[in-house]
Amino acid sequence: MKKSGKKTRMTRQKKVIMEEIKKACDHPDADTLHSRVKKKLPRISLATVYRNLEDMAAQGAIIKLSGTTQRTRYDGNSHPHYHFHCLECREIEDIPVEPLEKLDQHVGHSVNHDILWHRVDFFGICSRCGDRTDRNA
Amino acid sequence: MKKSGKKTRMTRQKKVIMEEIKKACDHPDADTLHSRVKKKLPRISLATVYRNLEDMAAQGAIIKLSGTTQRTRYDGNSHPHYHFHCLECREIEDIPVEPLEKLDQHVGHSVNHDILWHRVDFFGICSRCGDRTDRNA
DNA sequence: GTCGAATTGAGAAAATATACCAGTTTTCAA
DNA sequence: TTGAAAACTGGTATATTTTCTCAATTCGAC
Repeated sequence: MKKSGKKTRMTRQKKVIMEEIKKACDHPDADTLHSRVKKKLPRISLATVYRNLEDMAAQGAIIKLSGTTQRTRYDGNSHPHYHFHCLECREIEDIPVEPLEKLDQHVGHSVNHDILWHRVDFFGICSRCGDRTDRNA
Repeated sequence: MKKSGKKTRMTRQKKVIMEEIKKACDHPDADTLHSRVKKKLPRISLATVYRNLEDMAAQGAIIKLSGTTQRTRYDGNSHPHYHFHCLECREIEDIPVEPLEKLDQHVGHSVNHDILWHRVDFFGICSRCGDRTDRNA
């Protein structure tokens, strides 16, 4: 939140973490990402992954998602978009729907609060899990 | 999720927890609710509060909210509605906006998943915190 | 009232995230 | 380049939140 003029440095760790989260399509949690990053930097610690994800999220470079589990997950795509959460397999998928741009302004006016952004999350059973259940029924 | 024919009982604890969460307007977390319930049942344990909130949420009687903190908060109002989260004071407020009823069906069709519900959350600074910041600026 | 099953209380344990700190790396001015 | 200050890291301890365990209690059908 506070910038405080502190300079930031590009470390090897940060570079790899950024690459991995940006190319990930599955909205991984910190631990999952840690495993992936370790393939390139075997000695990197989980704390470093948490620290850098936190920094990136604060800068708006990535998005923190709170889903159907206790674990925080991260989205390397910082462009506004919505998500679908499968209650069965816990997968999170991007929704190809245009964000409701005007909504913040409209709702902000009606409740008299300064709205900075909004989030829309859909919950249900994805087609893969649905098919699997059908077969077993 | 699974019903399994197990019978449920109405205990004194469950009754008081239901009363408190239903009349709460501030979307309390489990710990806060525990404090309130303890005024009526001083010996009730936090685990019992968690257990019952979890059960109620599974039945759809209340809603679990994941907000701006790590803590899960609960909403006694199970009627579909949206929320505003103040990033400053962490207060959660109901949004008096008609839910987008058709959205689930529309999006579900476009992504080919079975969508059961959706959630919309607005984030920003509430008018109280905004005023306070203005004075200090 | 009696009995079996559901529930509770208390605390241990698990799960997730952050804090701490000594040692390392990055950056930048000289 | 090089040297030094500041930022960052790894490893681990600690904090925080939630779930689990289990003996004891309570509920409710009979």
